[in-house]
Amino acid sequence: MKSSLRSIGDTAARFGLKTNVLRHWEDVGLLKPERDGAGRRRYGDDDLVRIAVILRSKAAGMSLEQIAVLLDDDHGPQRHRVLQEHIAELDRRMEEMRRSRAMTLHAFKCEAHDITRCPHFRAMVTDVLDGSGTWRSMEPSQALP
Amino acid sequence: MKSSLRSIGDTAARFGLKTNVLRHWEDVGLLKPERDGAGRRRYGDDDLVRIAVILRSKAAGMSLEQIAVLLDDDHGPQRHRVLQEHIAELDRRMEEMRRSRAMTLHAFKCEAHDITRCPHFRAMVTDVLDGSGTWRSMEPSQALP
DNA sequence: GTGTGAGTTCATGTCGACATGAAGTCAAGT
DNA sequence: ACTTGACTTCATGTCGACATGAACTCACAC
Repeated sequence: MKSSLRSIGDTAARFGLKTNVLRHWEDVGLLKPERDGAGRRRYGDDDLVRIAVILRSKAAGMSLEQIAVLLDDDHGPQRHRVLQEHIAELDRRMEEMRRSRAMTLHAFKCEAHDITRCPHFRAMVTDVLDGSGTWRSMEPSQALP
Repeated sequence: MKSSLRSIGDTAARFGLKTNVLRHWEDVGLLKPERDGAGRRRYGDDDLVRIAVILRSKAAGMSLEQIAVLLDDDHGPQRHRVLQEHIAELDRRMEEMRRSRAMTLHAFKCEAHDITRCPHFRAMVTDVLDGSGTWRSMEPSQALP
């Protein structure tokens, strides 16, 4: 098993990232690449896998902190609970996205002057409106880099 | 159709939000509630619908800027394209989440010492690793408030 | 042996989405 | 009249996830 080691530049380029991103992820504890004699980072195969996991998880909207839990090799009892909670959150998010998609699709096809006045459209958000309690769904934000 | 007007406090409470959030959304152009004689914000039914849309869209991981496009009542020709692009992005995201869920589920059940060394797990991210080009999928971030 | 280019650390800036606080206005209750 | 509480604007702080820049080291081509 040849665990060929790559430089930070090569590794970053491979994923279309900038080198400072990899350093940042290391700062927050997501990566721990080896170092050569001169103190330079050398990325092995498992580092590549970890980077792939980070990218995939980020694409799913997870924070670096959450991803850290996923990558943490601590198999304590609370880890199971955290991962379970994690999957549940992904499911909640996907459900929200399905609803959001339906909403957007209608806004796309509807010819009403102001969408917010279309009865079909209003019907799609009534649960948010009338669920007289508090609308809870903590979520991320931010845009395209 | 009685368009009962509510105060910012009532409106915020109804959605479990703080008042400054509604003011912020107004600052960035997502809301335009009426004002009473004394300059206080009065939220009507369409404002409530808009808030519901914002919450639902945020839960789907969209930025306020993106949501602004959705709520914009300009029916110009480019709007159609923007909405279409939007739906496509939601689909991409959902696909990523599906993969991410599968990944997490395996991490949940796998007993390997270090997950990144499990062959099944590695197989799940090979497309990210070997898709020799650049891994593109600009996405959001951030955590629970 | 001297650039050149990639690497290093450390400090500070940016951006989105609010949070927090100061200072003042306003209507309603006692 | 006076306090109380919800409202107003405007300024500044926070947090996550980087971006940017300064000052330096290192291996290698020429």
